[in-house]
Amino acid sequence: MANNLASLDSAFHALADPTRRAVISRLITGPASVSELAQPFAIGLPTFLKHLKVLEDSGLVGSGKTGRVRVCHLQPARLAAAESWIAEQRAIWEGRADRLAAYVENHIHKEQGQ
Amino acid sequence: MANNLASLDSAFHALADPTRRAVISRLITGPASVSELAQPFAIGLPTFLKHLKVLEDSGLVGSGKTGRVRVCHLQPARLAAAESWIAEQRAIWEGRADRLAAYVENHIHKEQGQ
DNA sequence: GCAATAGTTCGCCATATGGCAAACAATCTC
DNA sequence: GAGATTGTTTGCCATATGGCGAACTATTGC
Repeated sequence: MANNLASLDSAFHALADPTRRAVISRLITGPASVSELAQPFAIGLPTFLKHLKVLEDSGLVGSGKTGRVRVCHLQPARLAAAESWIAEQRAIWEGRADRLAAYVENHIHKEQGQ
Repeated sequence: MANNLASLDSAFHALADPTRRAVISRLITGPASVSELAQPFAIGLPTFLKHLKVLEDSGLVGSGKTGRVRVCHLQPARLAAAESWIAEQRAIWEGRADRLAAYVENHIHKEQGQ
């Protein structure tokens, strides 16, 4: 579940950049306009808009325009999907690690009486 | 915590590719050699090695060579770091959403008696 | 030692990415 | 409606990415 390959690609790709992660962190505190979002960064607006496009294409961020100002907001579902993929992997890993640990412990008890 | 910017960059970048995610999924079941890992994919070995290099550079995967065979294994710490970043964001988001929900509910109770 | 096996390195290519400046809308505000 | 504000589009550039084939370097096994 939540393994839409293409969307995982674009979600992780969107997260693989500090500027874009910072935008997400900012949007978590609430919606914001483009220039408001761009303000902390030392890059030009056109460049920043590319980052924003990556975020929107990934579905992590949505936006709507009212008048001349575009307001962006977080779309946490995709964030959850990305987290879920990792969580699933880790769950399998930990299941395996637990079984391994249980086996080793059992082994030690039986063979070494420790 | 776990916000080493550069390593998050490379970890998410490594995850932003279906081949590399598949390698991780495979390695969760246990270590494997390079050709074993490459076998399911319809790409050449040199290309596959580039993916492997991305995974190793990100710290998600480690490897060691014995004889002529390189054995790769998962390094779950970095996977956990990536997951943590998202989890932290979501925690903040949910905290905010909870407060918002509480506020709205309170508001409705007080103003509309519903 | 010769041949097969397992990886690695080297060029080469097309496309994507992330940056810029400059020009171009569109919409407020006075 | 003139001017400021807010985004957007358009070229341009350097570098990174993901793919290939070909050549090369170990090892292993007979």
